[in-house]
Amino acid sequence: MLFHTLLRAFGRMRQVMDGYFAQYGISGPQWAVLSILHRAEQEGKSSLRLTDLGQRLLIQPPSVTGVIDRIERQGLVRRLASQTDLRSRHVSLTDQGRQLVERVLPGRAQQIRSLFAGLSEPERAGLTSTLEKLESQLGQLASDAARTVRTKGPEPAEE
Amino acid sequence: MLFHTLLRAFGRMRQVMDGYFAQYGISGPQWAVLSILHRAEQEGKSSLRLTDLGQRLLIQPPSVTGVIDRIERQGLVRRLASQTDLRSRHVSLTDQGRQLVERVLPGRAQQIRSLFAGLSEPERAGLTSTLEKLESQLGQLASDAARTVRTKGPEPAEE
DNA sequence: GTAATTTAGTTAGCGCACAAACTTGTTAGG
DNA sequence: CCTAACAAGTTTGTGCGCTAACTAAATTAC
Repeated sequence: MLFHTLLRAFGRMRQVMDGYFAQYGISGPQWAVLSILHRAEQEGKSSLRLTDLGQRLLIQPPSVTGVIDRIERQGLVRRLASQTDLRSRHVSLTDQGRQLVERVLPGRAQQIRSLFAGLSEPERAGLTSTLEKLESQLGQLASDAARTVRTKGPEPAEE
Repeated sequence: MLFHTLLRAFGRMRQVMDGYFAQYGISGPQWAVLSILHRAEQEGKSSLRLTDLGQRLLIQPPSVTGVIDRIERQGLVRRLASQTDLRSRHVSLTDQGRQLVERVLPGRAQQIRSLFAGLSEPERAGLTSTLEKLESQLGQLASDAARTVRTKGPEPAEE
């Protein structure tokens, strides 16, 4: 049962990673935001719009609002007004947030390595390439499914 | 980025499958309960305890309570008292629930096939075996992590 | 230049996961 | 026995995802 196996493996991985982030008082989704802001900083952008953040996280606007609310309350992040667009708000790391990211990062890499420690190098490579292929095809399928909420037996992916 | 790729692929899959179940007015987790009860029936058990259900679903007791509450309200499932243990409650499919399962099942198989339609047979086989290996190792790692909420650089999985 | 549309973000309300604390019933130990 | 420990479920409160509906600002259309 491929689908079921993937479901279980994924659940386990999240469990392990969430446990790691919890040591620093943050959740997985909160980490995702912090790390994206950190990477943006290194690319020269000191802040991002909420919308851009949502696109990178693959989540909808209301979910972004919620996550940002919580890490802002913790003082890890700050909302700033945009000069050019009064609707828009930018988010940037506070000093405290930046320091947290830098404390979390090295151990996180370790943790991810340990997740896949049981696999050989060729296995890891095969998994990566297969998953990438899978994901690109699921992209269309997902957007199809979002619209088609009636048909019973669709046969979209042919190749 | 293996971890990230897996995360994205999984998110897409859930999106597609949830869309399918939504056509029948139920969610993914609700389907999981119904299908487990259906399989149990075919193995001769007309009902399961909430605890057993939780173990098969890999979710905690309060989550089971919630999902059952909602599908019981929809009339798909029924809570029954146990003869042998007054604390325990059993859950079984109603006629309506059983009929729903039988309507959903065939299309679901189709849907799962279409998820993986972009992969060749050897790719599917490789993915399955790698994921199974991965999952078995993550089992211990997850239970370790649940206890170890202090150490920074664990090196558990060696082989 | 005003009206209609689109875009950015939030609010409201729901589903589903969790941990912690609780109730009630069962089992073990003295 | 009767108390202590354990087990089955539920309640409470939180996080995070969603859709639908909203406010306010920007853009486009006319």
